[in-house]
Amino acid sequence: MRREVTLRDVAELAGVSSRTVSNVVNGYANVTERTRERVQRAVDELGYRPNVLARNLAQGRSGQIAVVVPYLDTPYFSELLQSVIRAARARGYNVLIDQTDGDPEHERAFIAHGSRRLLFDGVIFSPLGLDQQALADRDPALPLVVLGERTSDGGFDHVGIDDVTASRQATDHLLDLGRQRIAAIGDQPYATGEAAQRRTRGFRLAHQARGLVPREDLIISTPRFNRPDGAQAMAHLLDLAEPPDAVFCYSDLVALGAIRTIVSRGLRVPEDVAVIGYDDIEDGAYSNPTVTTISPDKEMIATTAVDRLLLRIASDTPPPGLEMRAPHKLIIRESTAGRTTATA
Amino acid sequence: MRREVTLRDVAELAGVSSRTVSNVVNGYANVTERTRERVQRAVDELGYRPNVLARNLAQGRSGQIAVVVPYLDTPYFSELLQSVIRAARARGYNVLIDQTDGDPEHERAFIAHGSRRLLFDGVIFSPLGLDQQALADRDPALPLVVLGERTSDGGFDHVGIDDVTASRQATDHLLDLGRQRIAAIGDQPYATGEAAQRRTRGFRLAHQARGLVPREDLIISTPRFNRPDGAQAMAHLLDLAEPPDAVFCYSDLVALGAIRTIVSRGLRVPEDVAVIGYDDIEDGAYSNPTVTTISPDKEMIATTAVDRLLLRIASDTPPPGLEMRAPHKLIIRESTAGRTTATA
DNA sequence: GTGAAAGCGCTAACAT
DNA sequence: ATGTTAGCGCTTTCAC
Repeated sequence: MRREVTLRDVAELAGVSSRTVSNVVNGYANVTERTRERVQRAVDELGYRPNVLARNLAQGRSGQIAVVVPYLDTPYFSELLQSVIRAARARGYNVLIDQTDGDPEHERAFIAHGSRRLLFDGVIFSPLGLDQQALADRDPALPLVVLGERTSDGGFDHVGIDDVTASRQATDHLLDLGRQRIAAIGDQPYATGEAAQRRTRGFRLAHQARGLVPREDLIISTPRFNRPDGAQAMAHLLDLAEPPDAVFCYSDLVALGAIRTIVSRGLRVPEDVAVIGYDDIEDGAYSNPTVTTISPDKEMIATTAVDRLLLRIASDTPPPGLEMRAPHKLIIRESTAGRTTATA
Repeated sequence: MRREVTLRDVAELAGVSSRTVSNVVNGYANVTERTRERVQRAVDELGYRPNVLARNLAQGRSGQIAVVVPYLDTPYFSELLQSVIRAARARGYNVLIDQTDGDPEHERAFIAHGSRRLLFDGVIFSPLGLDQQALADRDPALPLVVLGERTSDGGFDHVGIDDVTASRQATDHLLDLGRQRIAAIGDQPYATGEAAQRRTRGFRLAHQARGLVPREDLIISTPRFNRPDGAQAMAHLLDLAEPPDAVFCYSDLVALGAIRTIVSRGLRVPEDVAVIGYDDIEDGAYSNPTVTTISPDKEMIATTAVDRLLLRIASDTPPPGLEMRAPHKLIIRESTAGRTTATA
């Protein structure tokens, strides 16, 4: 690679010190209009580009934040990522994206202080489940914002929607339709399944508020929240002696998988089984039938997370960990309301 | 942030020079087992972590490659990205992901030599369409591998599948089913739509080989390859006096949008209209109906692209630009074959 | 407002 | 096999 034009080259040509060039390049105040112009001309003439690597080293920061998600090809995450990238870029930060494949070991490595530590100034972390070991091992100096999962650890921030309330609303919607046997797909009754458990809690609360008790055999757990899981769980439910007439799925993918199974058995959605999802991914707006869902405000989640992380990065004394709630809403579509009019 | 442990600290504690520590840390040869051990102990004791930023500067490389895609939330790209990340990581590289939002200006900025240039050692670039201006402005010193689009410029490599043949196979499949009026959705009859045009060419070739001529009013162009585009184009087709009985869609998303429109009009897939897509995204395997599609070998595309890029990065004299073809296959599902048996 | 010079922490050419 | 040392290109404290 040919030698790059350096700050010093520019300084020499402009007849000033490198300090002054640095000032001009970074838009600092104390420069006369005349020198600024002279320097600028030299910059243009030489085609000077600041060396980010050198700047990073000198400043001890990288200008990058990492966003860690379990799976990149899960629509919810890729849609969220889009918003995060936009927000970060608008604030002058690059985004380094990584997926953990849901591997707890990998998740741990990311927030522990490893060799890659200096590649990013902070991390927005969307864990599959919050592994306590990972939290214990984490580098306390690493600015961190966690998405989705909640926690009591005060060392970082958390951004998410109110899962319990949202799940309760979803269940209420099914109950309002007069459904009698409502199933839930996606529970995760183990340590790292906190988010799932909050949804189950909302599911139960909705029943209790009406003096009902959900049938335990209708609450199905799944390892992940994807289509195959949904398809399989639904198959199991339909094989029951008294199959459900409605299903609350903990993600839209699960809902799509479930719908697939229902339809392939020759049953109809929502006539035979009403289905509601969670996440509001684009797929659900174009599927047959379209999927009723809980829609978290992803844009808000993203900007909140980025802003909070940058604040944390900028602070000398780390601010206390904060719980932040983004809004959500219920979007009613065909999988519960049925087909309405023919659309264009 | 507290002061980091440096190489020199380790050297001091171990009673050796920093050079030796560097050798140990990087696993170089010339170190006695005894010194290696002593150094290692010092490293462990101090909890030393090499500073990536400093290493990058000293080596003049970043250990990162950038992958640039138009849209992150398009399943085809996010599925492809997964494979790229895996491949790059296995070879010791980080992946910096960026999306251009399909903005040609943005695409240009990425391969032109900008200030971010040194953040990555090379770029895997998946343009929406290959803008000639962007190519002209590109930094000739930047190792570059382009996905999807083809080109005559010899300065970089290209990896993709044989679009013409694949499209011809897709069309053949519809013709084999005895369909008479086959439409195509996704043509892009302008400079940056080369990939789309290759598909149209395959579409025409399949007809010609049987002495047929496709109806021109059944070839619909769309600005993008997403669901809304597919839905809208299909609506237009169904409004024709003689609507098609089969559609070749240039992406699975387009196919899903088209199917959505067909079904919402009360028509059946594939009985009234058979639909075939392109890309083999997961959605298409779980939709109702499931979508017949052209499946490019994404894993192969990803590893080929990464390997080739790393080779290019490592070379002093850049190798000549290469055209590389990844395999593809036709996957037949319900949208053309109809529903078979009830699935679990 | 501008200059001189000391790092940032590492790598690698050169010397021993 | 190991030590010495000069960069990598920038930022920034300290003088003037």
